[in-house]
Amino acid sequence: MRQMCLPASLDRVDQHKLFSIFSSSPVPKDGFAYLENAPFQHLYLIRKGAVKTWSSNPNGDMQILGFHLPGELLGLDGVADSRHRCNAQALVESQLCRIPYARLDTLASEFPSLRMRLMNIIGREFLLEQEHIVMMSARPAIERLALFLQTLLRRVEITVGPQRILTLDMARWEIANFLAVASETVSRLLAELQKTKVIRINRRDIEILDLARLIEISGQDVGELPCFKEARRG
Amino acid sequence: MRQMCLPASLDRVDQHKLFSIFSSSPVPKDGFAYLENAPFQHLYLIRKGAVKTWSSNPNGDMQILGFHLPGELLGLDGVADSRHRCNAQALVESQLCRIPYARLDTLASEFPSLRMRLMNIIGREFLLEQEHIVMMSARPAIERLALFLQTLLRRVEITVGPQRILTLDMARWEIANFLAVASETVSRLLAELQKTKVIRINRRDIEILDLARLIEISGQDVGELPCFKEARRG
DNA sequence: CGAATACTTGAGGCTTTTCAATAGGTGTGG
DNA sequence: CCACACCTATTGAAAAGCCTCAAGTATTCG
Repeated sequence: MRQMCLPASLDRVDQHKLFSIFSSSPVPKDGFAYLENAPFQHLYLIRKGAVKTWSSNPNGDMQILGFHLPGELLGLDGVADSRHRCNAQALVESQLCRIPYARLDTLASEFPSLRMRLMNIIGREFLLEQEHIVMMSARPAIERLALFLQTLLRRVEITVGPQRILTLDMARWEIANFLAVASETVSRLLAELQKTKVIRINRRDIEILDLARLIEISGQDVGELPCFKEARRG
Repeated sequence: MRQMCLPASLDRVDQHKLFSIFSSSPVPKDGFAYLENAPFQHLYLIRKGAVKTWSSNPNGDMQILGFHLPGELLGLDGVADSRHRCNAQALVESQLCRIPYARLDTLASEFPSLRMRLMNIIGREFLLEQEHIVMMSARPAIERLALFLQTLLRRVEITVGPQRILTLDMARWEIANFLAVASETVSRLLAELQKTKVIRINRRDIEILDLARLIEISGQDVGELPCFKEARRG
């Protein structure tokens, strides 16, 4: 399984040690993996489902910082000062794998290959943040949306292989918030992409009819980015 | 010195080991610390000056991903797959401290306190990325700009203590690019902030006349964020 | 001192937002 | 299984904010 990228760096016996610190953590739709300001104790590997991370400012408005898919790591926001800086909430019923950070750290000090692997994963999460920034800086909103769809498709493909249909586990307003546009804009632009035969919309299922055109609209092929290539290899 | 936050976690003798792997790296204005796609070998601690990191897409347009100040760490974009994913270019003549990553990793495996400190610093860089996202999501451009000025002020204050005057080492167009607005918009909004007596502009020196109002416009007080509080303590 | 560069300011146009109304889906209880 | 209510998504029209283009001013550097 792809989400086993952490254990993959160890041999059989040592893998056992790693597995022994994991614990399973089922989260219902809209349930929280952790809350803002909660003490940071665990990292979470997503096994199944989808999770959004968000923070809110004093005015109370939410900013969605990321959507997290199976095989991806959750909780790094807590590493800096041992408190979580955002909320992690399940978009759909999800299965997480809870990893006590202190014990992972101990194991990491023991096994250089695990340490290296962990750093790679952290580095990848760092690159995903940068991708989000690049996406938000794409000025015409249609470009942002195209980048969003393309990126999500690539990430799904890492774990389940090539796909024609992309299931959006998040609501329109959540996509809009993530991209910093109005939800009506997302609706309108999705409709436009459908009218121009780039995608076909069926509720939250998006069929990619013309990937080449989607890439063209995006302004770049994110499949070429190392953070996706690397993940496919590793 | 503040930028010594890495050594601070070690005792005298062990600090010596750490210092021995550092090497000084002066970079002239507009010079590069590293280039996109270059092999990742070092992290850089900024001692003096200011550095911007940027990436470009196939269309050739640049996206500035961050401005980096003394005491901050540079180069984490390379951790994921051992290639740098962006360019690091000095805004002014700068002094960097070059740290061979492989050797730092070895030392980190030896000293838990160093490992922990390193992870804290990495976690903080991660939070700074998230701050950038929050900033870009602030919809009225004036809010983005206010957040930008406030954040920069807080970061400068971490190393040199409370300041009334903020020196912008970057050009207007670089601020604009970073915030994903037009450079004319930055000019206009800075002028507006001056007219309303929030700041006073003297070329690239910005005197903060009314911090409370600046925070109000921003919609949040970033000085309250743990990633700044923590840094002040640590 | 002059040329080149960076910044500011103005006017018009276009994208996106906002507000409002409608359509479509989901879920519950009869 | 259907009817009704509620919620989400879509669509339209008007307005606002920001960008583009263009000209003018200031600043830097040789």
